[in-house]
Amino acid sequence: MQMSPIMVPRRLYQAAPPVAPRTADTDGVRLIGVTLTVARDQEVFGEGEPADQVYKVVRGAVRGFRVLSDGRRQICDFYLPGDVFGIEPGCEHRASAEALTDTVLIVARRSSLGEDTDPTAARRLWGLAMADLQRSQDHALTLGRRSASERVASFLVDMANRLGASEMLELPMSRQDIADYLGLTIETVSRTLTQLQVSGLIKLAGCRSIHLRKPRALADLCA
Amino acid sequence: MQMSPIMVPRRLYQAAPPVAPRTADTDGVRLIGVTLTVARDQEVFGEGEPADQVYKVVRGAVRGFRVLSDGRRQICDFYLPGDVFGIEPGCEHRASAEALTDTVLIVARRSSLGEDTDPTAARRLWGLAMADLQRSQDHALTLGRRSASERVASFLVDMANRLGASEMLELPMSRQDIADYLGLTIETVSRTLTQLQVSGLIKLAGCRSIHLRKPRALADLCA
DNA sequence: CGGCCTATTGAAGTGAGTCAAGGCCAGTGG
DNA sequence: CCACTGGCCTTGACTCACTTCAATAGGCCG
Repeated sequence: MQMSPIMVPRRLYQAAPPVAPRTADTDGVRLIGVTLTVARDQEVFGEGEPADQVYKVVRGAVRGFRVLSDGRRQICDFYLPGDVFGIEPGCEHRASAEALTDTVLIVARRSSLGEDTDPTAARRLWGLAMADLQRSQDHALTLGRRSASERVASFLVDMANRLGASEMLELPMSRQDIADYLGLTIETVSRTLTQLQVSGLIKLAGCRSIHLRKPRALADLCA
Repeated sequence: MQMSPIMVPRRLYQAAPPVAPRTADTDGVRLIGVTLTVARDQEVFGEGEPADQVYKVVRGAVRGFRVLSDGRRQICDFYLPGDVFGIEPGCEHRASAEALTDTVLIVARRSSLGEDTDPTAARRLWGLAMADLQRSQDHALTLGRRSASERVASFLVDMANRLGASEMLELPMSRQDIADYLGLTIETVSRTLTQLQVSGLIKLAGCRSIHLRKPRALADLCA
């Protein structure tokens, strides 16, 4: 069982300059709020904290994760530009969130979404939540039943889709993050990537940028 | 990689006697609909079918699952008496559902829930969906980062809680179902259970009924 | 009693983990 | 300008938890 040496950076936000409220409307859910800049590896919110705000990624990326008492970490999802996160069933967060890189977010009060008054807003929120559920169940399928190479392949395909990258993939996360997302160790992720490179499916160009040379074959590998 | 020899029973519902609509209101969400009896291992709905109905378990239990192209199966969740399932993001099911044992369900049209008109109903539905998301993320943590014995222990603890059983646990599912839920093989589940019995944490009394002798120690084992 | 299905147990194999060494930057400071 | 440092990442050798394959044992129902 792998023990990812997790880093739990203490709450130490980059001073958020009090900018004029801006809106983001990239893909359906409009958030009116304040811009927040979060430095790499800084916490956005922690498990157990009150969940009265929602966030939308403008630039950068965020990991949402849970940890076991002994430090093993499972990343539940990555949030990429356009994604909304931080909505919880109860009044407190049941997962933590940290910036993968220097990240710009829009923050709004949960109550400002108007989910109770505006049926359109409610519907959009509903769509978001159900999409998350879908993703989480896909993730469970991967974690429960796929081999290491299938996991890595499907991760690459998924990321390419979500980042809108057709061939050249710029990953915002480290090998450790990928490992903790896929339920593997960092060594296995690394080995699998070089294997994929050897078999000609991808080309590693610097450890965070990957060229998908045979996206079709890669997709087939996902089973 | 394990190849669970999945059985995909063909749609062959037990004739659903056209009974008078009844209501179920065990835990918040009221469903007004028709009773449906589904025999053991029969399909309730399949992946790709239109998702215009929702279901509530009255008696028995249901497995919700997805399968990979080569037959590997991952059970996403078990639905126990009182649970509502079948609500999907889009208009078609992205998972399949089958009865674990002879099961009685209440079926209602999705549209009859009044989620668009009744804010209270909408809120209850919301709560349901978010609870599912929560469970799914817990599940991902288990599948990604826990060892076999931790998985089995947490499964037992979870089942005991959900079934309202304090000590004597009557499982509605087979070893194969447990294995496909926990991302293990049937043999590993079996071995782990006997191991737990040897260490005095549980007592197996017939393969579907388990006596939790040290629930506290069992919970500690979950990490 | 006998057949069938599911669960258990054993022995052997393997995919991924662990441990450890080395490589590759990027940033720093002499 | 380049050695020095620290953080990832990669690679290799070895180990082990879980799987695989195979045989046996229980239960349930005719």
